[in-house]
Amino acid sequence: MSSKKYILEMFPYPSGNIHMGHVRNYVIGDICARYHKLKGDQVIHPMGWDAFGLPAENAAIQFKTHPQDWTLTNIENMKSQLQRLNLDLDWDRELATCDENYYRFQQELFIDLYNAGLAYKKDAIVNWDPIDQTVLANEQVIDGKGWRTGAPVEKKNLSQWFFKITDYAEELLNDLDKLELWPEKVKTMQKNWIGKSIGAEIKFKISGKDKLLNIYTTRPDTIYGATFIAVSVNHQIVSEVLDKGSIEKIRKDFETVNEEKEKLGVNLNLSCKHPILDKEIPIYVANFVLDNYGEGAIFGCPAHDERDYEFAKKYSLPIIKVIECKDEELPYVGDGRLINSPLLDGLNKAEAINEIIEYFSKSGTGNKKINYKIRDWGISRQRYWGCPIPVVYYEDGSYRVLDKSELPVLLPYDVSLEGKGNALLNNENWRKIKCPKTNKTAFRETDTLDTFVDSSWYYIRFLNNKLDKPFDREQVNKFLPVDKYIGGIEHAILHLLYSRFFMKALRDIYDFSVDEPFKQLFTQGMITHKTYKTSKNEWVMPIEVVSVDGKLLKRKTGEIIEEGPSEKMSKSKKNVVEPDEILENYGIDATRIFMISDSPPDRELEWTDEGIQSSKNLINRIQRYFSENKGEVNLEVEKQIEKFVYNVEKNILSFSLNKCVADIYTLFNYLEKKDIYLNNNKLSKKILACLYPIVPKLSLQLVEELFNLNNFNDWPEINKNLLIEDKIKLPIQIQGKLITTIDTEKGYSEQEILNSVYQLDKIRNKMLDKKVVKVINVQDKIINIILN
RNA sequence: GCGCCAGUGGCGGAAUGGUAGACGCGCUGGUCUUAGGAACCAGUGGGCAACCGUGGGGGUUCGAGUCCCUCCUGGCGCACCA
Repeated sequence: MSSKKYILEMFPYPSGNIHMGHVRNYVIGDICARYHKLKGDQVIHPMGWDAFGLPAENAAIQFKTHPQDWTLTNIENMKSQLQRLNLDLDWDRELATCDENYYRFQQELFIDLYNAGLAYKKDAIVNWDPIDQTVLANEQVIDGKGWRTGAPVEKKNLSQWFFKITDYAEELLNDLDKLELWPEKVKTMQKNWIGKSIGAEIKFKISGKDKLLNIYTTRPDTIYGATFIAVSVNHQIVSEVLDKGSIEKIRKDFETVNEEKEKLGVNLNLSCKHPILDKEIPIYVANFVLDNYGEGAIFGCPAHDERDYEFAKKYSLPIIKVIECKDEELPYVGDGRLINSPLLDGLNKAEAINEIIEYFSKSGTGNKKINYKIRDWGISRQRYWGCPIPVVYYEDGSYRVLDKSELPVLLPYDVSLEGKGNALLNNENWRKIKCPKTNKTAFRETDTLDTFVDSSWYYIRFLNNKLDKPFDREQVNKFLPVDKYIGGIEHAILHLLYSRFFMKALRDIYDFSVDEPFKQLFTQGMITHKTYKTSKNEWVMPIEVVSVDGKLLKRKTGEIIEEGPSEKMSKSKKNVVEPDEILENYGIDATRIFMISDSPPDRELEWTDEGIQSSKNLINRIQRYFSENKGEVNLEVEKQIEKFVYNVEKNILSFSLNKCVADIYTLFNYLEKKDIYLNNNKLSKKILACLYPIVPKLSLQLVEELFNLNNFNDWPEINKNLLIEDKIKLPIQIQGKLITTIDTEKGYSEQEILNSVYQLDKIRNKMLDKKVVKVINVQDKIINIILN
């Protein structure tokens, strides 16, 4: 049955050269695509370029060129490298995100999102990467450092554009369950990132003021144990009580805590009324309260929260037990029976939570609340080489999002990248315009879009890259989702979450029937290689290392080389091999074989000289095999070949490509052992068709030589009857331990087998003076004899 | 700290609860030769053996690498998320 199959590998950033990681990624996808084509499926298998981004700007400054020139040259070069890999790609679908023909439609999408209320601008404290000189989204900050530069991010207050991904938090979370063909790991990561929690919002009345302070908690059951309130330094109440100078000082103090997680707080000399009890509890500013989660304020229950406990100890605040536990167990955070809580005494945690939320709702002091960790996606980037945001600003500070008729807003080519800051900001010619609508002087938005916006919808544009609108609804409904999406796991949250959001947002705007962009996600492992160093701690490329009398030496200088552990191939450690050189030396088919042979595709693959060489040997061996013609085909041979077809197919479909290589070895081992050399037999055509997705060049060459064909048309149809194995080796166990095996046929009679088994010496020796208690016969599988 | 995943020969790795180690690399011995980045043949978990073997210890089962509990080790992710 033929169907559409959209097979996609994550498109590359055009850095200049492909690396082995790309090769592995694209070979995996190529094998799938070729297989599905043979199956008669309508295969979509495009390739393009994630072409906007900072490296182009950095390179432009370094090499005195222009980001566009640099990028286009790189694309040209990388494209020719990819073409040398002979991948079966739809090059007519090619696109580059820096192409006006791509990003102009992205500007349309921005306008659509804006009109749908999903894009907005606000002042926000944002992550500033001091090296890249731009803002980063929350997802792009890892351990407090920029995801690309590794520089500690700074906090800045800037007016920024955001996409309202939080509107879709619930759906993004729930739909993870529908993604059966995604790795659990990625789904867990996204789930954690979205960070849903169910709790309560409680309103505390501030004493002496006609004001309420809202807090968020997942433990409203511990309300009777509340002995203080803590707010983040950015909380509004702080600015009402303290002057700017004091706040700055607190901020500084918080930033310079001695050890991580050390608790620090300042009493605001302000108190709240406990919502149930007739008592006052103090309000603190505390360093451990996050300002961008919940309400930026919490109530502290030291007896049942580790952080509150630490804080209370430090500042001598009362600790009131409200859940039954021993004193030495404090802080006790587990479940238990409520005590010291008149309304809740005797209940367990879940019961108490329900009860108290109901009470708060009735008294108007609080309510149930669902909270998410995920924040809206900050998309403004203070960089030149990106998609311009279609917005203009007027001198009075107001702004207007452009109409689609005013698009495209083209990036100016003529810019100076030498100065600090955004080149667009410095380009007055481009920036300053007369607004065609109002005739007023206006200034273009000089921030550009996060490049993750570019990659959030490229898989849709691939469906028709020439269309005079972003995409065609019918085509989207017909060809999406992507059936198999293959790429690195480093995008587990960033790109994959953004794309899911985009798909859903666009679905709602354009009435698509597609909820998720990628039906199956396959994350391939990285390629590693041993590392080499001189005694001066300089990294050395593998190709420069020679082995002489068991010692490793640097080829040119003769220096002694020390071999280090295998690590991810990286330029900085120089443990890389160049695809061009490998292709030159071993050819594309051997390279493909090696990319899939030594470990499962989702695990890391260690590059070894032996590995690539034995892959080459296999290619030679196959070629040699088909140059002979002898031996007689019988039913058993046919069965072996049928099994081969079946296994290869199964293993391609499950991405167990390493097992496909094992299948190939198994088949040729068998045929050569039996001295059966098929040449232009119809069975050999069958074998070649199965080899084609894996080693297309050799297969095509052979099918041409042997059959005078220039193509493969079909995947062999499997004859199920030939898969049935009637001769079997039946294992015989005593007490569950293997004693021997018996050659027999499927459907044997248990009694007959047992009669002959009991005659065997091995069995008889075990059965001396013992009785057979029971015989377990799993028909055609195993016989287990139980003795007393 | 929390969560997830994984521990199988010298190495990479196979095994719907049913013969552990398929297949490959490496290694050992041999063959051939216009001496090769070959090719071919035989062998290769441990132990002389009975037997023992899938990180350790328990358990379920006729039967456990596989399922359950527990501990150890490694990797990844999250990390003051109230």
